[in-house]
Amino acid sequence: MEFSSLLDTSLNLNAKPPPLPPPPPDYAKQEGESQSFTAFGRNEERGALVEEINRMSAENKKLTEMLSMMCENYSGLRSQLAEYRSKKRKSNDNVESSSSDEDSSNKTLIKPNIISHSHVRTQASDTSLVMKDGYQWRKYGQKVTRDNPSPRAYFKCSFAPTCPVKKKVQRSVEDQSIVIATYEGEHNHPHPSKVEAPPNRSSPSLSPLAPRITLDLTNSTPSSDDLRGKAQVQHCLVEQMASTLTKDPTFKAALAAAISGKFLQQNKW
DNA sequence: CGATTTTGACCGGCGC
DNA sequence: GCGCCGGTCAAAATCG
Repeated sequence: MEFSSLLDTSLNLNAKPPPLPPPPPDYAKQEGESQSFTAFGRNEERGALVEEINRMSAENKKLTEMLSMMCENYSGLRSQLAEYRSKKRKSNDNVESSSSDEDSSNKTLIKPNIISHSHVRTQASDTSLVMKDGYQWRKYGQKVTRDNPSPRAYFKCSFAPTCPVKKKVQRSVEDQSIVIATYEGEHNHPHPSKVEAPPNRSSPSLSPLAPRITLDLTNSTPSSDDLRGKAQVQHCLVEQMASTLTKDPTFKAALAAAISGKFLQQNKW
């Protein structure tokens, strides 16, 4: 719910290269050896750009394949879930929300529980169930449930002592790299990251659907101070950002998680 | 030393 | 009533 407003998963996957900086006007005045050198440099740059375009196109194709595969898996899982629910529910078809499965404790509640689900793909080696969504959570229990060998962790919001929000975090049965978090209730306090920048704990404020991507921009600092280098610096920045994103192995996973999260929200999961 | 995590015990609901 | 199960509590352990 709240995360959909915080996260914009729209990505422009167009493989168009950024506009080239205009060539310096004094290039045309060069002649002889320097002219052939610049021509060679242009050809080399063009070739590199073509190569870059091809690489990004291939990347785009891969991502498209991943997305279609995820859609397939999602529809399959959804049908399985529907079948499972129809078996389990039997007579009580008055459950108003499909998201509140296995929650039979709200029979005495007057107002409906606010429950939301969030799915995050993490590194397979990451055994922790801590989700960096910007709030401060205090773990108060852990259980191994019957339907899932992975333990389910119970968290309370510890940012405000009166905050009633709880969340359950458990790895998916199907894919151990996917962490499913179920949020219950509404925060009665503003988001910590909106109040102030959180102290430098191990987990900075992040949306649960937005894994951290680190961009190393230290190498692109221009050394020259002339104006001609400005456009080139921008070009370098764009190139390095694109290169960092496409080379980062976690980017695919992050993208997949973001897309699947958006997908699930759109289908009123 | 305070905050947080771990983990076994406990509680209440539910089905048989 | 009994056992199972999910959820919570709270003391001990751990961490920064």
